[in-house]
Amino acid sequence: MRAAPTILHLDMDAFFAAAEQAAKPSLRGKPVVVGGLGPRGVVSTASYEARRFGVHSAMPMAQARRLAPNAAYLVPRFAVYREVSDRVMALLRALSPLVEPLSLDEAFVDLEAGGSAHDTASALAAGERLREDIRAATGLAGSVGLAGSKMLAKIGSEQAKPDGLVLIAPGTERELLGPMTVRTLPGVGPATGEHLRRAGMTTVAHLAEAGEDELVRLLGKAHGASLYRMARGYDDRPVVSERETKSVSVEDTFDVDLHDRVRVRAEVDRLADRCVERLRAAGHSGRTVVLKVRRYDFSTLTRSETLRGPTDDPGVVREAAGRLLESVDTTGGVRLLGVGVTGLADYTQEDLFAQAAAAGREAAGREAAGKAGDGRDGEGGRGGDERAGAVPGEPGTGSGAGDAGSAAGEPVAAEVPEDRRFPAGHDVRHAEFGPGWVQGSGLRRVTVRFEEPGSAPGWVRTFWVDDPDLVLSEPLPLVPSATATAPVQSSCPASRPKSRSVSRSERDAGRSGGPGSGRARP
DNA sequence: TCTGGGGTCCTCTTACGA
DNA sequence: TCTGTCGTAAGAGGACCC
Repeated sequence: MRAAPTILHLDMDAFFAAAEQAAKPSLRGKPVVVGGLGPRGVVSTASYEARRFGVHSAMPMAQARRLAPNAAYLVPRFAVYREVSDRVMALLRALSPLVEPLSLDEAFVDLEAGGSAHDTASALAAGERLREDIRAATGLAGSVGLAGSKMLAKIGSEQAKPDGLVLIAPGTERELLGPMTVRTLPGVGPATGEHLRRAGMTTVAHLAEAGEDELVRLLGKAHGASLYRMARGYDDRPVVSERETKSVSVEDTFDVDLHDRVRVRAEVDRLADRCVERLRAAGHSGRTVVLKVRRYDFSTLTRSETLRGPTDDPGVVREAAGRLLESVDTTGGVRLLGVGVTGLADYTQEDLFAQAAAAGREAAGREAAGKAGDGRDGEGGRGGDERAGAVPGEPGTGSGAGDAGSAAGEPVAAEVPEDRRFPAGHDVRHAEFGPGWVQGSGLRRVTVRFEEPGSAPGWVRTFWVDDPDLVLSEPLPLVPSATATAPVQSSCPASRPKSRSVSRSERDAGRSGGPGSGRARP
C-alpha cells in the first residue's frame, strides 16, 4: 500500500436509473426501476427514490412491483449507458493512463501514475474536479473514493454515495475498517459471510484478530490469506488497465420452462451461434465449450468439453454443445440454457474431425427437417414466445403506465411484427409530435411521452402500434455535445404551447395517425 | 407465478501419463 | 510386468462481482 491516497475509485450513482431520469424529464425525482420486465426479470438498478420503497438491484422484478407499484419500470438501454460510460472513461483517462474499468459505471484510476496527484491535497482536488467534469459532460453524479489501495478507495466511494467524495487518510485504515461488517470486504458474499458468522466473526476486526491460520482453515488457502491481509488494511493489487478476456458466453432464461427436448436442442444451437458471433466479434477462438443448464428447481449444472484445438466455427460449437446436452437429464423442465467458450486464443486450429461431424449432422438435420416439417415444436408451441431474452419489455410485460396485460382477448405480442414492438423506455419519434419515449405498451397500443433531455416534462399520447407516423429512434444524447449547444428548449414539442390538457390529449390519442390507425384509448 | 446475464477465480475430484 | 506415486489437465461446482 502506498503512502499517499492516490488510488481513485469512481462509482456512478444509480447509473442506469439516473441516465433514464436524465433522458426523461418527467421521471426526475420519481422512483425508477431498470431491469428485465418479463415474469422472471430482476432489477438491474433502482433510483434512490425507488430504494426508499425497499427496491434494490438483483431483486425479482415481481417483488419490486409489489413494493413500488407506482414506479416507472424500464428495460435497460445499453447503447445509451455505453455512450455515457465512454464519456466518463475518457475523463478518467485524461487523469491517468492507468484506468481499470470494472463495469460501465465503475473504475479505478491510479492518479500517481498519471502525475495528476501525489499527495492528499492534490488527490482531493483531482477528485472534486473529476466529479464536476462528469456532471458537465453527462449531467450525472458520480461518487469518488480516494485511498492508498483499491479496496479502501472502493469503500470510500461507497461511503461517499450519493454524489460525494470520501478520502481515507493513510494511517486511519485499521481504525476505520475494524467495526465494519465482514461483508464490506471484497470477496465476502452471502455464503462466506454466513460461514464467518457461524465461526463467530461478524466484523473486520474479528477477522484481523482471528489470524491468518484460522481464516485459511475456514476458507481455504487463497481466500483465507487474502481476506486476512484485507482485514488488516493491506491491499497491494495494482490498477490494471488491460484485462485479457478469458471466456465468452451467452445465456437465456425462459419465461416458461422448456420441456420439449427438440426445442431445448434448438435453443442450444441458437445460443451456440450467438456465442460464436460474440467470440468472432472479439477476434477470438476457444478450445473448451461449456453448456449450462438450470433446471426447473433452480439447480444448475455445467458440462464442458475440450476440443483438440481452438475454434470459432459455429458448427463445431453447436455440435459440442449438443453432445454435452445428451449427458444432461432435462426431465422436469429447463429454466435457463447457456453456451460458453473458454480457453481463448486469437487463432484457430480447426478440429477437422469435429468439423466433418458437424457438416454431417447439418446435412442429416436438413433431411430430417424436410420430413418432419414445422410440427416438431411439441408442447413448447408458438415459436419463440417462451424466450425471455428475445423481446425484452415486449407489449404485455411493459411498464406501469401502459402495462395493459393480455386478458382482454385481443391479439397480443405474437402478432405484432418485430419492427412494431415498442419496449418500455425506448426512444421513438412521431412525424408530427417529434421525439419521445415509450411509457408503456400492450393490447396493440403504445403510450408515448413527448419529451427529451433538457426539455420540460412532456405530454402523453397513445397510438396504435401500427401507426406509420410512429417509429423507434436512436437515443438522444443526455447533454448536447459541445458543437451543438443551442438550447433544446425552444424546439422541444413538450414545451410548445398546448391548448389541451393531458387527459384531453390522451383521449384524442391517435387522431394524428393514418386512416384507420386513430382510435381513442379506452 | 421469488431468484438475469456476463464474467472471474478458487477448490475439489478424477483421469492419465511418466 | 505390475504397482504406487506424483504432477498436470480437465471437468464440475460454488462463490462472488457489477
